[in-house]
Amino acid sequence: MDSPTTAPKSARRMVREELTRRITDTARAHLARSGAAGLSLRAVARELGMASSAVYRYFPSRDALLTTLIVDAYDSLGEACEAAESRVERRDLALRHLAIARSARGWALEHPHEYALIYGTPVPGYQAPPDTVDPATRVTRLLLDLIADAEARGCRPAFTPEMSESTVHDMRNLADQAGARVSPAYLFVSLGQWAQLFGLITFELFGQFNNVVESRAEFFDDQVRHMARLLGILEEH
Amino acid sequence: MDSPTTAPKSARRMVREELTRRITDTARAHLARSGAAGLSLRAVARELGMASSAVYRYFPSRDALLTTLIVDAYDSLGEACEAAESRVERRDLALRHLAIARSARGWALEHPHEYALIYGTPVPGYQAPPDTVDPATRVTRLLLDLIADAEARGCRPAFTPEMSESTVHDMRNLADQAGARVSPAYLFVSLGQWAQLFGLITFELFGQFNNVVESRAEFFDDQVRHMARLLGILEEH
DNA sequence: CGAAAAGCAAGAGCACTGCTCTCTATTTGC
DNA sequence: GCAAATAGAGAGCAGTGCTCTTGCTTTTCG
Repeated sequence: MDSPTTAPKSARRMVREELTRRITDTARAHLARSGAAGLSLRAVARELGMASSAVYRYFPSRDALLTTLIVDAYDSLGEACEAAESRVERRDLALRHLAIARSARGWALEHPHEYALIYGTPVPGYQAPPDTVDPATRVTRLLLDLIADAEARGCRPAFTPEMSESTVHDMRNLADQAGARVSPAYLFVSLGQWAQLFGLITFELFGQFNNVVESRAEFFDDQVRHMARLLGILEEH
Repeated sequence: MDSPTTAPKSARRMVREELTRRITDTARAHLARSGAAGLSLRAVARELGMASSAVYRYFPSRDALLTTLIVDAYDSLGEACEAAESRVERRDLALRHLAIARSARGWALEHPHEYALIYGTPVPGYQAPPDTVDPATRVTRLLLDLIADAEARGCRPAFTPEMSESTVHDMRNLADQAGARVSPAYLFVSLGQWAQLFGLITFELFGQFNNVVESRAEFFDDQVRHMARLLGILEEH
């Protein structure tokens, strides 16, 4: 298929795309200021100097607007992590690991409301698929590639997990479907760490670490380093 | 101090408490059905057959109502975990660990909206303190006591973490403030696992495991067992 | 070229929300 | 018994998402 997004169709299409972009931009600004609950379609229409009903030519509902913001947030986070990871020496697994983790946390701290949008409570009656699923995997992809590289280099989890048969089956399926050469054990451990990573970020962002941890950045780095050791990627291979 | 909640004051107080309870009850029912975003003060007033303005005699704002629901949710979760943990042989550390984790997950699956209320996106401009902090620590308390018992029995983390000075300091502070005899290393590891535990539950509940893990319960149990091994509580001591 | 079709914007309007204010009835405590 | 505190109801304000109708402009095509 040819790409309809870059095709220079009529002038009308161009101003439509431009206006769509302006709507999402001001919506994102409102989101960053007041959060998802405070995002008002009328307010962004007002700021753009147009009637609220006109916005419905571009987004069929408020939730549709939110959905594009969700996709954008996933992309923004994924891009930040990819950029950070690409800047470090590819052979240094532990540094790549740390770069991904740090940039995920950094992005979350810089865009708390957008982070809440994608890792917080699902918005309405919950409808993710299907546009959101692809961008959502970007950071996961990064971690997956990392442990695939690690395994190819002979790294192994520092502590071999015991898994039920169904879990082994799930891990195999997942690796196949992602096209990654990763053993069930390694995948299992890194899945747990994936949850831990975003659990740490979520706890910090949503206030669960108040009166618990003071030096957040150091604590986070220490935890990530500990995870790297458990992944067996801290030593040379 | 004497307890003013049980004191048989005037008849008016009693009907007030009763009505307050009925409001929170129907509010909780609405919450369970439509989530926090769909909780309407007018709707619960309607269901109770009273004017919406009358509800404001009992709760100064919608957020105040939500706050009590948050406290209740923390208590409900804490109670469920405590009950489950108290039912197992106290010497069996791994089983206590599993009981806490499983009941936390079970409660979350049974009360998804209430779970989202306490571990999802913070409601408005975020205001937790101070009534919420105490019930929020109940399940944390359980885990803390568990590792304190473990350490007293000679258990040690299977993998000793390396920590920065500030983290060691934070861990010492936290142990002191909680009045628990736990080494910084042990506390550090269990804090990470705490984040992992609720990260796993949140991911499962919020759909991050769609197309990733099929047998959720088995996967969860396997992860929890792996955590127990890393805590060094799976073997006898 | 010019008419039909399609796209766009605005306004009015509906049903709903949280919340405030005023007014009246009831209960309480001195 | 009477003044004060309390509870409830209703109207009303400002805001929301969303729909429908009414004009206008641009594109499309015979």
